[in-house]
Amino acid sequence: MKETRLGDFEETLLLLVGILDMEAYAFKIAEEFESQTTRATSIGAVHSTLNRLSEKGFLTSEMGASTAARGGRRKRIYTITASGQRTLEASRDFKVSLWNQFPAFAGAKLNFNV
Amino acid sequence: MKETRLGDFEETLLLLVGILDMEAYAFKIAEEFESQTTRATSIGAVHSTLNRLSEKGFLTSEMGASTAARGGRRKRIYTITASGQRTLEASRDFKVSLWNQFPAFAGAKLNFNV
DNA sequence: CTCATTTCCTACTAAAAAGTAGAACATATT
DNA sequence: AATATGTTCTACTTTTTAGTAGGAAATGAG
Repeated sequence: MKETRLGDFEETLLLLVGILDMEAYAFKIAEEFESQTTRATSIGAVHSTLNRLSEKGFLTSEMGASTAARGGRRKRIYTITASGQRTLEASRDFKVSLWNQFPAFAGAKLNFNV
Repeated sequence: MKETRLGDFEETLLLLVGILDMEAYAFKIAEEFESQTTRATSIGAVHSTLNRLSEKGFLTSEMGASTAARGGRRKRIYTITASGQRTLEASRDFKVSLWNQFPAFAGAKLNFNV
C-alpha cells in the first residue's frame, strides 16, 4: 500500500470537486478556483491535475449529457471516490490535531464530531 | 511580492516548530514528526526542509546554549517568523473555508474566533 | 586520550507537483 | 458556410519539494 500524498493544488481541486458536486467539470473548477483564491490558474493545469488525481484513485469521472446551451462540447463530470474522501478526512484530522497543539492557534475552537 | 507556497512536509514541520517552541531543534522535530505520523523521516530531510523554510522567511533560528548533558553539539533552535505565522493562518483559514462548503464535511463544527 | 553520543550541515539526486502550448470538438448564431 | 463560444485533452517542460549520503563538531565517560 503505497503512501500517496496530495499537493497543495491537488487538495484544493479535490475539495472543489466535492463542493461543486454535479457541476464539477474542469472549466467550472478552474473558475471556482480563481474565485475562491487570489491565484490564477490555467485550464491546462487544472486538467493535468485532475488527471493526476484520477490516476491516484481519488477521482472518477464520466461524460455528462450534452446541454442545449450555446457552445457545446460535453462536460466531463468528476466525482470524489471513497479513497479520495478518506484521504481528505485524514488530512483534515491531522491538520486539526496539529493546530490544536499550537498555542498561537489556541484561541480557535475546533470541534469535530468524528 | 512572490507567492511563496508550502509543501505538505514543510507545513507540518513549520507547525511542529510552533508546537515544540523552545524545544524546536532538528533532531527533536524529526522525532516528533515520527511520533505524530506513521511516516518515517530522516534527519537530513528535516534539515534541508528547515533550511528551505528559513530561506522562504518562515523560520529563524539561533544556536542554543550548550547543555550539561552527555553528547554535546549545541542545538539550533528554530522559531516561526511573523510571516510564517501569517502563512499558516492563511492556509488554515482557506482550508476551513473549503471544508465548510463541502457537504460531506458538514457535520463538523468549525468555530474560529478570527 | 579515545570512544560513544548527540547533534548539525550541505551538496547532491530523485521524485513529484504544477504549469505550458497547442490541438481539437460540438453546438449556436450570423 | 463561417465564426464565436465553451469545453476537453495530452505530451511535454519547469519548478518545487523531498530525500540521500556522507561528513563533522562538541562534549562526557572510561
